[in-house]
Amino acid sequence: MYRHLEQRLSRRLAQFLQHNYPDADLPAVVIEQPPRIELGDFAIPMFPFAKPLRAAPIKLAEIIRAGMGTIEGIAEMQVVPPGYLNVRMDRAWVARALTPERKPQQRVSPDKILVEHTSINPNKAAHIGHLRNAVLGDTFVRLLRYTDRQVDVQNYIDNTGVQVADVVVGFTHLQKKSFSEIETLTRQPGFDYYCWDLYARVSQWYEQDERNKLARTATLHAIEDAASETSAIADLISTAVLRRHLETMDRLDIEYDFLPRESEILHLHFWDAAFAKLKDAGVLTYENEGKNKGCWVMRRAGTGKSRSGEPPANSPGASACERALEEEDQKVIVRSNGTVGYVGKDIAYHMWKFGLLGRDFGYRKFYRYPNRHECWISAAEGEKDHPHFGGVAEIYNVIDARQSEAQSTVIEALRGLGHNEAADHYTHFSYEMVALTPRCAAELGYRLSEEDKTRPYVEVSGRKGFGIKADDLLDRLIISAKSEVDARHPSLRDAERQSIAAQIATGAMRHFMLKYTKQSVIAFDFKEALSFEGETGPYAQYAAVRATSIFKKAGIDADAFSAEIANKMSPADFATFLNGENGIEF
RNA sequence: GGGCGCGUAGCUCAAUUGGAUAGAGCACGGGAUUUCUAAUCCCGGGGUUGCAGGUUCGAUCCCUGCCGCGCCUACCA
Repeated sequence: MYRHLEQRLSRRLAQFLQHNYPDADLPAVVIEQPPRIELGDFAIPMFPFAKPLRAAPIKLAEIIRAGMGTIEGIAEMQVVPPGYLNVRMDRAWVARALTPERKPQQRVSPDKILVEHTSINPNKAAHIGHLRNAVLGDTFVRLLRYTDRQVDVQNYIDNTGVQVADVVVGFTHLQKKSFSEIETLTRQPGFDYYCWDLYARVSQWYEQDERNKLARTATLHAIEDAASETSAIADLISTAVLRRHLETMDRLDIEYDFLPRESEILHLHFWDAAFAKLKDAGVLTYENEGKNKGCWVMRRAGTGKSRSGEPPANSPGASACERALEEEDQKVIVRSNGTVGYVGKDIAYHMWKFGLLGRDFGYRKFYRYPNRHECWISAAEGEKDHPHFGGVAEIYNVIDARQSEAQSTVIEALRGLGHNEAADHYTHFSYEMVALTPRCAAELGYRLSEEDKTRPYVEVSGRKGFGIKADDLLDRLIISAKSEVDARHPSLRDAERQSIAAQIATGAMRHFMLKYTKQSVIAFDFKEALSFEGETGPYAQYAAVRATSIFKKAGIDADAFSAEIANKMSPADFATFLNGENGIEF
């Protein structure tokens, strides 16, 4: 409604100016919101018109105010120095217009939006960095759904990469465990924590002796063969950890619709289909010599334009120096041994997202939330009846800023294939990482170098097992919330106090992750995160609960109260009430 | 070296994308409240927006050049 009025105002003013100054070349009308509500609901700065109309801004405002006449929905206009025309809307008119039968139909795009977030490597427990991703993604999804958009939430699972391979190495090489022993372990609580520690130990083991890394390479290869036992172990581990991730995120009310896995991208030959198209379109070129000899490469994203106009570096006159520069600009997509890197798989995956690949996943039910919502997973052979994912017009990838280059490479590839429409609707929802303050790292018992101690923050590292696990943080928040609830409400049953504490904790967590702009690094500190006063989630919850309490104390049910107002009062009376002029009391 | 981002009160962060007196929370100072069901309320001090130029009616925001910090820049995923 506000926007509706704003547009009407803008149109009328443009007409007025056009009519009175037909010869002037005028900029578009800009409407702003005044800094304080007392100044009005809309503010129109006159400054842009001052020069072309050769009049002082304030004078101009007066001319317009006198000449405009009345506009439906606008109560009054006011000239304010140094050159604003401030406009107050007619609140009674707005309130009448807001009654359900008159609410202007909002046009909502029927196109489905695909949001990808979380996407944690399924080889260890989730940490605070993953929480930021999931909370940002989930909140964005909620906002989209609030505006009636159709959204599919996807959580991409890289279950065939080195990170999973490393944990497999831990079980098979360091611990010499059999398939069935590992299977027993996956059923124990805290399997993701177990893997967290094991992963850190494997990383150390690699550092002890370079030759130990041979185990990684062998394991990585074995995983790609779907029939091997190693592959079965990898699947066992990654699936168990994945379930833990879903449980952790469910504590924050974060759910997913579909979990596409890299193993299916591999086994259903998504890459082969993409590779053929990329070669045909000339997006990928084969290198016959130089550093990248034998590889299929792509020009690095974002560097192409600045080089156009120069002769190609491999032309006869090109110097060795230019040649080297050209190689720097190349991104290897297919290695000389014929295997494809992760960017290649990502290109194929994104072609699927936009329905441009000509292939589809199989789908299986995987996880059922307590509210009966079903989360699906990719499968080589799927169930017969399944919902349809992919083939959307618009996507958002919630991925941290470190991946921005890879993301633009994928967008570049889509453009190269001629899918400009898709590339334009591909948004990298980029955000910065969560790091730890040196003090926080010390609290956790990590030894910091003298250099690290002077830094504003230190980056977490899964390889070193250095970081704060998501569940640990949530547990700590619940404990401190619980002790407050215990002290304040001793008469409540313990289960109820526990449930209240959990709600306060998740609110605190979600608010903490959202209170920063996404492009600033969060330097995590327990003191800040566990604080429940000031600008925090618990404070916002407190305010809402207090308002409800006041209703309760007065013997009025808040929901019934608002329903009653809607029933008993005519829209006109309600409008008068909102205006607050007659001091109606209830 | 190149690319992306950041630099604002003592600390942690905002600022509707170029608008009116740069705002919050913590901390600090002062006052109120003595508690019947979610964690009290009010007031105050505190700023050369990293530095130097430029663009214009107007710059925390755009441009140029510096300074400082972080991330990315693998035939790893």
